[in-house]
Amino acid sequence: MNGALDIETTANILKLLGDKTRLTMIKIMSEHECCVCEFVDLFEMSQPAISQHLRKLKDSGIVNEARRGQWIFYSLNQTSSYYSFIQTVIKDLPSQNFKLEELTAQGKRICCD
Amino acid sequence: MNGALDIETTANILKLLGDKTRLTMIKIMSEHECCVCEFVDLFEMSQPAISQHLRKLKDSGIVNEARRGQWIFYSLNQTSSYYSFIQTVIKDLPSQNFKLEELTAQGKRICCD
DNA sequence: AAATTAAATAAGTATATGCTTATGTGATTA
DNA sequence: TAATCACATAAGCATATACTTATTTAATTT
Repeated sequence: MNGALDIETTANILKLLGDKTRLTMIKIMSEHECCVCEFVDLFEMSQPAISQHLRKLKDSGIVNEARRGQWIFYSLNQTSSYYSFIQTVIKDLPSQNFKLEELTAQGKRICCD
Repeated sequence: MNGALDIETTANILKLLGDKTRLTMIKIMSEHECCVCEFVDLFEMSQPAISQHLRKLKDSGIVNEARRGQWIFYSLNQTSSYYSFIQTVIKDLPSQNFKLEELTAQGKRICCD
């Protein structure tokens, strides 16, 4: 699944990645799945703003959503035809694990165990 | 010079690449330098529109300009700290050499020899 | 069943973006 | 030195983008 993407498709993906909030979300999701309220806590931004970013990513097929209980978890869609390209783009970005660790420290991490 | 870029810087670069015209220009420049009037012939777009795209790329340091005679040639700036990242992003894009070959066939290619 | 929590959607708004046309600037040629 | 060619810049405009607040939907808890 390493088929080269055409220029227009690639430009559209890059436009989606070319936003600080979405790019950070994608890096986070490449490390852990995450639910909406966690993103709301991580970014100083309203819940609808977060939802709208996630919707763009979902509409493009970049991310998956999965409801678990009252939460909806988002994760990178590893079966997307863009997945390997996205991995290439984000692989050297600084890990965002520290953000989730901060959430855990504040007792704001959501777990469905 | 393979230093990882931070998220904000990367998002800004990706935003620049996330436009079909600029992404195509960058792929072309990764293969050949090119002057403004060639881009104008290649894209069905006004000369100021082309100039404005090139200015954004130049302001970010992604491309170099070099005047030769009455023409100004643009090329990928290989000394930019973003160069290797950009190469990574564009390396699998389809070659745009055919576009310059079409220009050559039409006698519209600029050469300073 | 009512209240609560999580998330999506709708509608409005300010700013950013990408183009256009008109004009200015610098090098070349007649 | 006047005209021309290549390109940049300025100004204006339509659309896109990223947010906001208000409301709706869906699941959970009491």
